[in-house]
Amino acid sequence: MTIMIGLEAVIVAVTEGIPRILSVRHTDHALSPPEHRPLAQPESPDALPFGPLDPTADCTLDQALRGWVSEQTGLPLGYVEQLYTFGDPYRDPRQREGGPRVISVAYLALTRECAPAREQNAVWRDCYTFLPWEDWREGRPEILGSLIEPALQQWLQTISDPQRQRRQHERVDICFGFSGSSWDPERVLERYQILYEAALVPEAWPEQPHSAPTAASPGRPMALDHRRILATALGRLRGKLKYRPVVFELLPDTFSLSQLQEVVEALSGVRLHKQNFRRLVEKGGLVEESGETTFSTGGRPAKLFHFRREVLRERPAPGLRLPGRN
Amino acid sequence: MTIMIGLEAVIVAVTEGIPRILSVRHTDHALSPPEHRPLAQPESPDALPFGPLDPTADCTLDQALRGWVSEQTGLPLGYVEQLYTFGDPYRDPRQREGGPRVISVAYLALTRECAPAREQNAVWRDCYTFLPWEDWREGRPEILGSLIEPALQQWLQTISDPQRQRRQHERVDICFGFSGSSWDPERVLERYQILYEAALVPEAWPEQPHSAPTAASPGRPMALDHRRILATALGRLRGKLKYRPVVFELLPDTFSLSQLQEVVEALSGVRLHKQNFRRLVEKGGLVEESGETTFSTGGRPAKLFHFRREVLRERPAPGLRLPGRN
DNA sequence: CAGCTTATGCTTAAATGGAGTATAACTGTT
DNA sequence: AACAGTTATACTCCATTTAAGCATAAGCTG
Repeated sequence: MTIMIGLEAVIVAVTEGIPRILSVRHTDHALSPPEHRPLAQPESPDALPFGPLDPTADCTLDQALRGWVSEQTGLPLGYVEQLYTFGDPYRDPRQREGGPRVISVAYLALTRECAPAREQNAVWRDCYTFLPWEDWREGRPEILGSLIEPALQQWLQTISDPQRQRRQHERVDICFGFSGSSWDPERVLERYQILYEAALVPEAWPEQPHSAPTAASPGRPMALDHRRILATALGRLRGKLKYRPVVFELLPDTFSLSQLQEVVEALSGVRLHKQNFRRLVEKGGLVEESGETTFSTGGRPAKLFHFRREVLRERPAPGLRLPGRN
Repeated sequence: MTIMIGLEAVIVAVTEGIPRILSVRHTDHALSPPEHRPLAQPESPDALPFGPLDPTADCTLDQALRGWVSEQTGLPLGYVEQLYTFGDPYRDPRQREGGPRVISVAYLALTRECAPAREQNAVWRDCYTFLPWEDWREGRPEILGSLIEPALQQWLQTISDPQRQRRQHERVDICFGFSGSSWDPERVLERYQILYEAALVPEAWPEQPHSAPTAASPGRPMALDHRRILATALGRLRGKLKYRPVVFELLPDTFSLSQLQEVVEALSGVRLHKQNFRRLVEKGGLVEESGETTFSTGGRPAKLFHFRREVLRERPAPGLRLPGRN
């Protein structure tokens, strides 16, 4: 059996307070074998941009990724980070039919621009379309109480081994913040994994993996295991915010503190105390005033800032130290 | 060109205050092409245990890894985590000669036991044999001042572009804690990467990559890019200590707080304030008394503790919150 | 101008973190 | 048995940080 290496990218940009990822729709259903093509649904599922590794030509994985991304989308990628390598053969139905074994190396990439991608089928989509339970900016997402919690409770009831049931119950509580547990924004992947195991997401249904989101399925599905990759990316990014100045890769060179806060809130999915956020960022030496001000905010004009590179030298882990940890 | 997937494991155990990894020596020089076999040196280099992925039989990457590790070593792996996927074709000299392209998926695995590995060529080795500059438990490692700092200064002088030189100088200072920068135990990989770029490690010398450590080369080299993988593993593990209770995977079920501290110090490479460490661990709810005491410590008998699983539910990031951050 | 919005500065109480002192309980020595 | 040496454990102190809120500044609209 031959092996193929695929490179998949979660390309993130934040505009208008919405964290967006680049999604491609394959109109020819290239990714789905015939029997999996939805009948009643003309649209193919959202998928992450994908490029194969050419083992002869491509020098390093990172270079290969940057290569085809810039070729296909023309986007200027700033920060690029390898996320995870997925090797489960069942992630792609084609492999059951004697196709090559596809190993996917997933990447997280940040970009400032939100320019329309060069490839016609690419669109920017709100992350939280796919993971609506992750957005707590307007309070606890409604879908958690209305759909996810009861469905998971029901799933837990189906576990016969009491020992195992107790364990899983605890795990669900911890990850989703049920029964008094606190919400940890970073556990994105663990939460998706639970929904997958409980078969609450269509990706876990082998028959019709790409049906439209129904009342019984939280969030819009994606092709193959792409929603899992997205969850990995969001979790990683949320964690990284705290100890590396990656937000600035998503902002213009000069920005107001409110803009900065808006982006952080968009990614972390929680609201932050404005005054403390200011103090944190300013006293932490992460930014310095550019001297200009902007009047585009509606109220009092805001000072503009830019990222202070020197902080990298001064502090071992220059990040945003969001509240709520421990 | 065909592709091969290799799985490499950094298997870590801590005994007698020494963080050890499992290393294999290939007596038949299987990993080195003839022209790279050292002439004056009968021993082959240390290498990480390695197993190929069978694309037909192996179901998931994780399972494949656990499979061959337990088969070859009989070690009970506890915590297993995927580290990184390395795809640089130059990492293996054989690839220049038309061999298959090898993509390596590296894993970090923790184990309690330090039993002699089943495979005859496997030995446990002190991590800091390979990365001596990472061990600050007895103060600043001598090798930093005597060898690394001057050699890096010399390397920086060879950079002609002043802009680039300034950047690299800053980077070196930040990573190695020169010029008043603080030492960040987590930047293990970045430090190795600098040594590699500055050609201070034999792995960067294409001619004789496995020569013995000389006065001009800090630390014992490893085969191929294995020292880079080790650096990745150590950095990741040091980071993880802070927000996940992974240390307990390395300890027996019941342990004294001094034992716990010893393991943490061994891995993080720094000494900790004993009383504060106690407070942290106890007040953090990470452990609870088992009721027993041990007399094996020399002085006053120590209470024994065990890991308190409930902490996973109570706190979002139950780790050890080591000092020195920010 | 009033009334709204957003930005920014400042205060306070509680929690945390880093360092030290003191005491307890064992070992082995004289 | 008194002793020093060793390790464990308890408690104190103070500076810093954090979370939360109050207050003021400076634009906009009508």
